[in-house]
Amino acid sequence: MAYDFDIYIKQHINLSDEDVQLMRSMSLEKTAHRKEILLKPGDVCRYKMFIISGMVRLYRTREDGSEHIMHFATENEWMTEPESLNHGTPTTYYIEALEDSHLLLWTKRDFTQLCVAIPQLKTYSEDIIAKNLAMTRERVFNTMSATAEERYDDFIRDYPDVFNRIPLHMVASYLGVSLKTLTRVRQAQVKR
Amino acid sequence: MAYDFDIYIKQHINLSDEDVQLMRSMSLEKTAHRKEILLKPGDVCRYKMFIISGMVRLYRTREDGSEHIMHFATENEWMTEPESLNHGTPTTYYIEALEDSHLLLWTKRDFTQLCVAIPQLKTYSEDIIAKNLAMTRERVFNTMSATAEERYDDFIRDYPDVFNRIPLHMVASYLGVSLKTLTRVRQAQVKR
DNA sequence: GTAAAACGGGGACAAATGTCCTCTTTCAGG
DNA sequence: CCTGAAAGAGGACATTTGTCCCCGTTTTAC
Repeated sequence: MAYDFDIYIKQHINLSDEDVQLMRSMSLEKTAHRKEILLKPGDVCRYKMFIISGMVRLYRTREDGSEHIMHFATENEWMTEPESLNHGTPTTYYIEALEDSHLLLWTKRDFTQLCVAIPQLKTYSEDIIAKNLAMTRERVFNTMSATAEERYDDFIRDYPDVFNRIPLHMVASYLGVSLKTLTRVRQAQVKR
Repeated sequence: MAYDFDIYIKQHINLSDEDVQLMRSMSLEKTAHRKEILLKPGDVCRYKMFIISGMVRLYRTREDGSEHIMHFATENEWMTEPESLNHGTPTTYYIEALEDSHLLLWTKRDFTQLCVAIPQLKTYSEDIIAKNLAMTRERVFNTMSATAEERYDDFIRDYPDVFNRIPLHMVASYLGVSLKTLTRVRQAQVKR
């Protein structure tokens, strides 16, 4: 139910019932089925997305068809492709629903308007970007300096819920290793 | 000379002379010598920094002492550690001057004040963060999916000036490969 | 000006990882 | 409920990359 959004948003930024109603009134409600592509290369990303239920992933492919996952988002998390959304330029990313999902969408224009009406929302959304940057820097550091096994353990520690809901080949794709390497890491751990 | 800042900032956000004077009046001017450490793990990052001349790098180390470079900044670029600056928490990064450098510094408080007085500055600084996020995501993708040679070529193409001012072992450290691997890549290219 | 450190190429070898393949098992969708 | 696709383990082998050396040159700092 979309009520979950009301509860979530009130907990995270102190909003009046009227503010929540305002946000809801400008949102688009959407359901996406498992494997539905919500954004693909060449598209312009039009929405900021809040996940009420389900799960989506952000990924890119190389010319050889290999997929590389940048981000997962589950219940009560946000997803967008800011580069394309902000500048109105074609994206290079895919966004795909990994489960049947229930979403709320806002266009850039509506969200900007909301930020004017609700200053806390502006602060909150800036915070999300800054956190994303810190996370992504952390990930660069890990990818460069940690072994496949360390990164695998970190992933399970940091995203246990995601881990339990996705196939292993997507874990591999997120970690930046082949499925083979992941299998080997897991096998080595079983033997201990 | 610090005049460079005036020219730069006027070109990038349309400021009146008074606004520039206001920014300058709240800045701290600092010179740093080559190899000077401006921030180290455990410190709280107090400043946003503009590089008038010289060059700085942002990097982290692992327990084994290995260095991993996250970012370089040269003339007319900004540097800070936003995670620590924003939350007042101890950083895990180093910032080091790679050349004798001439810097302008603003505390978080002063910069926030300036953003209130100069709204364009706020927009500009948000833009810088968003660009940083896009860049860092790009880098995750490259680190995961491109070969050492591709990343090396990309680095030279994207940062030719930086490339010409740093030793090769720092290029390796930025690319996330050993100096040996970099040497091999370069050797292979000579032979073609 | 000089001693020490930094730089960076190269050999030998080991470890990590990828590719290609096969073979079960599980699961999704009509 | 049935069927084809997806998932994932594992073997064989090649490739990439790292580590540990050594060594000659260049640069830095006093």
